[in-house]
Amino acid sequence: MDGDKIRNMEEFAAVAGISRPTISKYFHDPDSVKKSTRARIEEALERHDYRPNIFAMNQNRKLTRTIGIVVPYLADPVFGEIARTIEQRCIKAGYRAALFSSHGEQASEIEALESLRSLRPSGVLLAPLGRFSDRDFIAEFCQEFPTVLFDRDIGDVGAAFVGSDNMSFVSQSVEYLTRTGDAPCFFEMKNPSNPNSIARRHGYREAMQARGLEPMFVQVDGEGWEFERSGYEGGLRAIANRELPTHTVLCSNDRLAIGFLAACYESGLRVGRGSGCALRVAGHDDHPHARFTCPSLTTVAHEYDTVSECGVETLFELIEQGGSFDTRREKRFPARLMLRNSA
Amino acid sequence: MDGDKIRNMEEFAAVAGISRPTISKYFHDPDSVKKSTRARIEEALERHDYRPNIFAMNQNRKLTRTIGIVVPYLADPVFGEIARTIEQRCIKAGYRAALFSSHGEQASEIEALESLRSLRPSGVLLAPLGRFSDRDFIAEFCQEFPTVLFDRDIGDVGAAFVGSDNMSFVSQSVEYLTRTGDAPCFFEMKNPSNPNSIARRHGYREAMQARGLEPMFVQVDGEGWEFERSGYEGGLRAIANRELPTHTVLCSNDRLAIGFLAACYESGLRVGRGSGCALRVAGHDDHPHARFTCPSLTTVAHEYDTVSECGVETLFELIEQGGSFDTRREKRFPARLMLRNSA
DNA sequence: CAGAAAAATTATCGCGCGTAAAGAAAATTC
DNA sequence: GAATTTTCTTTACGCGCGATAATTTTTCTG
Repeated sequence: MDGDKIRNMEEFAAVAGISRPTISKYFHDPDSVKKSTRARIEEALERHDYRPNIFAMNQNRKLTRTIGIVVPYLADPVFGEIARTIEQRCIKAGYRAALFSSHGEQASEIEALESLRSLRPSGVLLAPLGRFSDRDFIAEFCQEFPTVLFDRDIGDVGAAFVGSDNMSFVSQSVEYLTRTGDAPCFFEMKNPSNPNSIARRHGYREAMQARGLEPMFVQVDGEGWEFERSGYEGGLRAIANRELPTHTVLCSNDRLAIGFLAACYESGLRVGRGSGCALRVAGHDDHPHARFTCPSLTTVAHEYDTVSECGVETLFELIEQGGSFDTRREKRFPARLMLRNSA
Repeated sequence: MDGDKIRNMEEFAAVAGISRPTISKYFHDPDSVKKSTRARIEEALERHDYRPNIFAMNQNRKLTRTIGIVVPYLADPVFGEIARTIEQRCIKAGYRAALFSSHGEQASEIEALESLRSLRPSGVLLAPLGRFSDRDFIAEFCQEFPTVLFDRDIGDVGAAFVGSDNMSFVSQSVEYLTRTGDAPCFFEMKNPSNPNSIARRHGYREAMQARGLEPMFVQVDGEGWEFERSGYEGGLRAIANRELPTHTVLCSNDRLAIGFLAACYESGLRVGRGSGCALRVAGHDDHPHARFTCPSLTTVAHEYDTVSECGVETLFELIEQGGSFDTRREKRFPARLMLRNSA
């Protein structure tokens, strides 16, 4: 804790009485220097608390041991949570993480990848925007750095994809709902930008048809990422205009469902599977708030932990393999029905 | 879009037929070179799409034009939203943003600031953890870089603080609730780590005493950042044990309130200000979900936009002033009551 | 204690870029 | 057209560190 600040490794080497390359080796791997020198370095470290400049380090390093994480919208708590768990897994594995959000915009997604390029990351975990992604740009990026896509697939880009099996998602919820009552209609945005939404729409259609049932869609307006608002306003309208074809509503995702539940509450519709209930509502994703809605939301859970763990591990394997797999790996995890009180 | 990749500025200068220092000047400010050379550079840019390495640029630059943003917990949608707006304001002002989350842990907060140090940011907007922050470390950091604290103040650290006036927050909600019905009890965590929570506790006590009323506290267990869970479980228990001293509950923040509302719903307590209602519930913060709870949550709104705008502008002013103000600036914005249906 | 092995040192280059100074070329002025 | 100003090029160095090779020093082995 000396007053005189150490400006760089050279100065620190001087006060430690050890040559700079040895200091460099120490920070690369403390065990690579002799025990006595390590002690001397660590003693000096306590007196002067110096830390090497991470970006200067990475500039000329073979392996930066930095993992880039890009999510489409960080203000969405689902992605906030995913990013957090991934980041911690990386740190636990001895990597550092650099987090970027695409803010739902193509330009930001490109900007994030350009920034990452400057970091020369050892690997990248990318949840692309989807329909709004610049597919060619991303493909080129994936050529340059070991990249694993997750959450949303944009088809044949990157060395691997890890996510949820939307078919499994929807078939589980449709199976449960049809088994225990009315067949569900599907409540969704008219023009989703998200590949998962589209996959779920297909999944719903197929699951219904497989049971000899006619698919029913309730499509609401709304742009961008204000899903709750879309669900709420679209829900109010659908209820007022009696546009709901059944008493069971399956929402494309939980954020829509949260808005829809608010619309039901406000419209005086009691939601649940009890006898006094007018409507059953279910969602997909197991949003962090899903257990705190009124009533708590029956939904289908991502295996967050599993997906993020598999994503990280796939990436590490990819890095070890030198950046490419023989064939693109695709792993989709089945979902788990979370039975709560709304359906 | 030539096949041969440009690896650095030197190579790009070669293919553009212009010297590297001039290219460097161009990227620093396109208007600083003659129109004809700018045209030549931009033409080459289209053929080869090159972008300078941002971290190498910053390494030896006087002004990096990078703003560091550190929030205590990014998976919290409130901070996600704040971070997003701040980031966009920085970009609009011609700065780039580097975002970090402290994940609710001191070690991560320090790690974030260390990473920022390597970036040599032009300025930093820091929302500290609060009680868990390493105050000395942060103070030292603030000496080194122009730093504006926001959201939470940790007393006399940094050149400025911008946030909400917790007194105004609580006095508004207490005023409204006492005027329109029962005096509220205060629902909060037993050991909040957050300075705002502590300030609100004091604010509540004073607001009640100013009206000649006895403050009433309902304190629930719970650690970390799972506020909804704490509110839910604590709420269930308080309701079951009839520990609520009044029919009006003022929650320290909206996330607690969201959990508490779920507990009310599950306990069969109707919340709202109508005649058939057993309980009134209000919160603080105007969480993004507050308008979609059942019933919609009466709360007190941050002026998100105002706070983030003021924070960013204060920081820019600080940067222009050379990194320090004569006296520490403190700006606390009053809050706005958001009247909804829960109280 | 000598000899071999291990570790640290010196020296020098590289990463991708910023920056400053001096001179050459081009554009502007009168 | 010459004199001036602006702009560009050249050259050289710096940022903070990684990496390598050639030496020197230290440590280990017997």
